[in-house]
Amino acid sequence: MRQSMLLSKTRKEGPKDEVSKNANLLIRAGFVSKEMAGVYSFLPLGLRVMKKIEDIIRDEMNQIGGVEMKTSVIQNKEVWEKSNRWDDAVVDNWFKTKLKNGGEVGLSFTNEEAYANILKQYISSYKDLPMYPYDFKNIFRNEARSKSGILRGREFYWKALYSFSKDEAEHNEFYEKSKIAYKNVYNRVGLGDLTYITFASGGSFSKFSHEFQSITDAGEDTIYLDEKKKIAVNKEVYDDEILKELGLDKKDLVEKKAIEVGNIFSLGTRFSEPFDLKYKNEKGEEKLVIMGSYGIGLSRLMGTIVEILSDDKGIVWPVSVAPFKIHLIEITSDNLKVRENAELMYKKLTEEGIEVLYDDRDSRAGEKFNDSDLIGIPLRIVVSEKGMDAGTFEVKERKSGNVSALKENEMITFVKGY
RNA sequence: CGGAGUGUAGUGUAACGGUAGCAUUCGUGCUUUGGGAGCAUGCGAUCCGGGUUCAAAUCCCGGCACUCCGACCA
Repeated sequence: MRQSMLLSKTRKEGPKDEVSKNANLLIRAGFVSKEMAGVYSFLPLGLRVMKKIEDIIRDEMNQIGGVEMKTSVIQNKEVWEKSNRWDDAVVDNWFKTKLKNGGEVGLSFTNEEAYANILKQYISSYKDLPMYPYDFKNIFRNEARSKSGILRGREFYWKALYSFSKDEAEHNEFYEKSKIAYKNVYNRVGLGDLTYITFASGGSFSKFSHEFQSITDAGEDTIYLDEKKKIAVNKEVYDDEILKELGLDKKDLVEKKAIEVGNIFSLGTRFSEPFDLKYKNEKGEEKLVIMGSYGIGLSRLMGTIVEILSDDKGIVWPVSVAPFKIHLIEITSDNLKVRENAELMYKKLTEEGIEVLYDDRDSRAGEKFNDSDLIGIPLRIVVSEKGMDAGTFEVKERKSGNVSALKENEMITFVKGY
């Protein structure tokens, strides 16, 4: 893509009403635009990152048997009354609105009811189970106070998968698989080293739920981490009895701030019961379906990546989620051959299937370099008169700052293998 | 939802109750061209509604919005 066609522009200064690093950098670099507190629009750059994250999660979910669908945003009040989650006294962050005929509807703030209600139509036999539907969608929560940029929005983008299993054993087997899939996701988006599975409160159907917590001072959660065992305990369930049960020693635990970038939950029959979600087993007996939920906030994950993987110059995207792999920069000069060469290289790299952001703007080198650092694309390639005279292209890695001068074929090979 | 604070060009900031200024961005022209260049010139703003006053960005009241702390949550 040509940078001149990118609708966003970089800014030297962040907006004064945005304190969080993630939103500050994302706004300055032109990835998102703030609509209001906790509500952000995703500009072309931001959307590209979001789609990369989405693709990684989709791949991991599909590998453990997930089937993608899309549940509606507008939700029927009656469905939520079944599980007693419509009343404002029970769930206080609904966005509710009215139909023309006076009927009340809500904007989905989670998906358990929607799935249980739909699956009721299609599950009747043990042959229909297990089933692992999921979707990516915008979720709405009327937060009393949204904060921390895109880490906690009133509207946010998430993936939610729900497992429908015949019994506890089948549920547990999938639950364990999901942990691995989740770990894979965090590895692939570049947060693997800092993201730990964390024991958290489990609700009425299991002792624990599991969160995935990325360590950073920007986090809102407090966890106690055993770095050797790679296990953490959320402050909310941190007591002597539980530590003993988990085989953890207080001496090995360090208090850390962290961002919850995902969670998995055993739901038991909490929702299958009110929805009368049952199946017939081999003997013709009716059994309640066992459910689990598995969530990842994609927008939060994106914000976490920015919080953790950035430096004083800007964002440092991992290749896996970067909006582009290469930032091709043409250094403007009177020598028209430089531009011709840059155009040619843009075409070649693009034809090789490499994602290139081509800075074709008529700006000075310094501005282009600063913008490039701010936007954070993994590799920067400079086409300049200097390089052309030497017959090389300058390749700079954003993460390390390492610079090398490579001949065209070397450069293309390097880039393809990067 | 409790507490505190703040609303001025696209962005960042100034202005004692008395001419809304500066920087940057943007437009134009010339110069410049490897880390946010220079000169000239131009466009662009007081959150909304009331009130006090000869006069309100400034004081008062109400609303709305935003930020921070707390409570709550992916």
